[in-house]
Amino acid sequence: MRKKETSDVESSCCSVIHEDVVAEVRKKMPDETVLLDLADLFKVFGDSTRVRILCALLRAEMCVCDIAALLGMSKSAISHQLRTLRQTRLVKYRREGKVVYYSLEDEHVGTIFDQGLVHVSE
Amino acid sequence: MRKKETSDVESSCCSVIHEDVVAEVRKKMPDETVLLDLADLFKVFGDSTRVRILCALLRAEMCVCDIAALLGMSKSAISHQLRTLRQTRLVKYRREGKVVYYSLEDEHVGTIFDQGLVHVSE
DNA sequence: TTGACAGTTGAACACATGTTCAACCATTAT
DNA sequence: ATAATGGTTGAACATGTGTTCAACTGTCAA
Repeated sequence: MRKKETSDVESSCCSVIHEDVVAEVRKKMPDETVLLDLADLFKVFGDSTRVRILCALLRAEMCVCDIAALLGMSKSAISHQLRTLRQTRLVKYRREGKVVYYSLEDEHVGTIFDQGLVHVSE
Repeated sequence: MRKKETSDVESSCCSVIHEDVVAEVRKKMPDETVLLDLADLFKVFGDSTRVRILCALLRAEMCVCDIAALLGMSKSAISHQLRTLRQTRLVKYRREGKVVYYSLEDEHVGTIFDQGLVHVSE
């Protein structure tokens, strides 16, 4: 008969097998906040709608209406996502009459994009 | 008095202002499946636990126990995330007795990581 | 002033996702 | 065999997140 009361008391920690390795890696780890920012940045890239928007803006400056038509989505949905992209400083915008044009903030987007494509296409 | 019944019929589409731009961009857009894969890849990078794991493995091959201790989390939580990383082919593992050692699958992780850091540090 | 149109926004909803818990498998030592 | 230990897994839970809906702002034209 199997033991039924194993259940680790390991919650939040456990025995360290290689203390030296852990200590060494801990020293080399970037600041906690840097890693959080990094995860937040990639989180923005981690949605297909936002990826498609960025991919489109990589080719041309576009207004909300056009992006919505291109992706077959509502202006509202696009606008919500553009807000996220604005807050992450990935896109910038300019107003011309009633129309708001969006474009990429800098060239980092392209390079990050390309690196991702390299991995995706094995 | 304000109009109350505006409510777009725009659901899923709307008037296109610059047909030529949209058509041009549409031609240049990568395959839908490629963009989905790309988003899925970045989604994996979009969690601080996974980012920290990858960052640790960037420095050394480590077992689940050590990673858990390093990050102050349970083995279960780490194991779940390692599963995700395995499925995305970002990490590989080898068994040595009772211990399972994880390491990075290839060097793409490092380059993608670095590009992200460039943007984060403005 | 009024209406039309581009775009934004907040609340609501449904769905995705990370951690915990408990049980389990795999390997080794007794 | 049995127990101990490293690791995995599925269900449950709480939280986060993308889209919709409806209302709103801003700009322009009549």
